[in-house]
Amino acid sequence: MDGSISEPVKTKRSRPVLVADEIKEWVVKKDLKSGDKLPNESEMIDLFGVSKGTVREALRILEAQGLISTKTGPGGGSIVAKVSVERTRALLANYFYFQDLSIADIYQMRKVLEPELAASLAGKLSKEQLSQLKQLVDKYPQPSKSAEEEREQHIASLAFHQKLSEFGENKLLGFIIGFMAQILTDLTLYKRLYEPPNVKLWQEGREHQLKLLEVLQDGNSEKARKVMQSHMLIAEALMHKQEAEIVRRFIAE
Amino acid sequence: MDGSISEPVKTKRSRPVLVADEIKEWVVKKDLKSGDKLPNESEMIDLFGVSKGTVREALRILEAQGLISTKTGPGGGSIVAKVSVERTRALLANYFYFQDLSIADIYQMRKVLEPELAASLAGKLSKEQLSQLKQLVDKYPQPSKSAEEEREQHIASLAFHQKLSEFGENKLLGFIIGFMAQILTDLTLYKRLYEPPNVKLWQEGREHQLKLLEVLQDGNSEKARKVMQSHMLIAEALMHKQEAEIVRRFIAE
DNA sequence: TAAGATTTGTTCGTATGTATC
DNA sequence: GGATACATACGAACAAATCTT
Repeated sequence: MDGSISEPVKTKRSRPVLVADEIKEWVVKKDLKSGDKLPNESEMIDLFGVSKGTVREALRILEAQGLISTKTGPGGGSIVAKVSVERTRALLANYFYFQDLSIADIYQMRKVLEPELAASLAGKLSKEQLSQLKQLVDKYPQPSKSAEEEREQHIASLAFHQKLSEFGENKLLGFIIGFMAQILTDLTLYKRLYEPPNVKLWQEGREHQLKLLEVLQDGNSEKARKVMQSHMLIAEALMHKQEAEIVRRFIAE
Repeated sequence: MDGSISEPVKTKRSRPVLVADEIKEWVVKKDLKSGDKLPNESEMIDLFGVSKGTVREALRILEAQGLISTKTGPGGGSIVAKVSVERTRALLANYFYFQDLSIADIYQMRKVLEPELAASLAGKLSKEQLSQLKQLVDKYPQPSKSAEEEREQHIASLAFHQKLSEFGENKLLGFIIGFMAQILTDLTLYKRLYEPPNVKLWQEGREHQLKLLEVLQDGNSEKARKVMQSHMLIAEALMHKQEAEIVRRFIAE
């Protein structure tokens, strides 16, 4: 398991890191797939000629990166794991803990990516998928009365985009859009509420989502793009009210 | 160090993972910045009431995520580290090891993101930055004679985009573009060469980059967007010749 | 339910390596 | 070079989880 993305050569890699690399190589060489078993601890001790502690540190490294998971007991041991989207998001968010990311930055991307996703999904969604989206829109059919209620509606709206991002064929596009929706959701969860609900903006947002579902079903790709573009402008306006600090929290593994 | 991105609650987190979480919390609570020292091993043993082995596994977890780095010797120990862009790319690439990513997927994104970046950079680049870019364009002023030479030119061209992505204000946009450039570079490095150089496409590509530098300097934002759009179409055509398998390698830590 | 087997989880003592003064 | 302060690594023992019978 190494190669593709070239990392700068480390001069003095510690033994656990080296063992972790060996395990990755071993997995790639044997072409193990998600779910396949790795040798157990004592076998690795023999295999790599290191102590138990070193093997365990190597396994923790791989686990932290989401590449393996480990179970105790008979039939236990470590298996190759698919890196989960949740962990990947967390890892990526850790990077941005040290960068300055603003709401404006996120919306600069959303404004081009979300319409692209919408366009590529037009006419491609199943009945089941469309109804899942409809449910999210219908969760809060009435304008919110309180700031607290508006928060919940905003989160539901982001869940709509999150869901949409899962339906596309392009996994990279889906991941990035989902990542941004996650950041905005967490931001909304923690934000202080001081603004009164903006009924007009909300109304427009909801109408956009309904309209979007319609054109997605019709299969009108360019219309879908347009509707999503307008929708993003509304969403940006709603979000900019809270020119909050962003991603200034550290992330769990 | 936890919070923002909400991960599903794990039922049975092992002690090293718990200790890693505690260390992260400790860092956030004390508001430690990149470079600040963490307690040393024996202090952590007292602090968290666990053994040396457990502390070490916890440290390897944090190290694997790029959050700390460790040095031996007097004055050594662990310090908070800025998560590097290289490691973050590698971590993200690990996720896509298990997904299917095609050249088409990457270009669907490049076609909207690269023009956006170009537009936002128009008129914002320093003389020094422009000359750095110019150097990369000038690296191979002549059409390539061999497939091998074309490979090198292609990589230089990707380095141009990589460099450009570092100059923007939007760190998320920059990261994603840099990530894609990295994938394409690695792909190009490993690709088998069977096509003869396409002089015409190359010529057009180079002219686009020169034109782009020009309009970036002039500060013509919309022109920059347009030029980059055309350039992406060329790049896509060059790349599609090699409908290669992509990101099918595992990544080092 | 209970016992036993299997595999990881955790601790401790000790020794070695490494960088600084 | 020697002393010091720190991480690195090993090995043996025991604890805990989980599966099987």
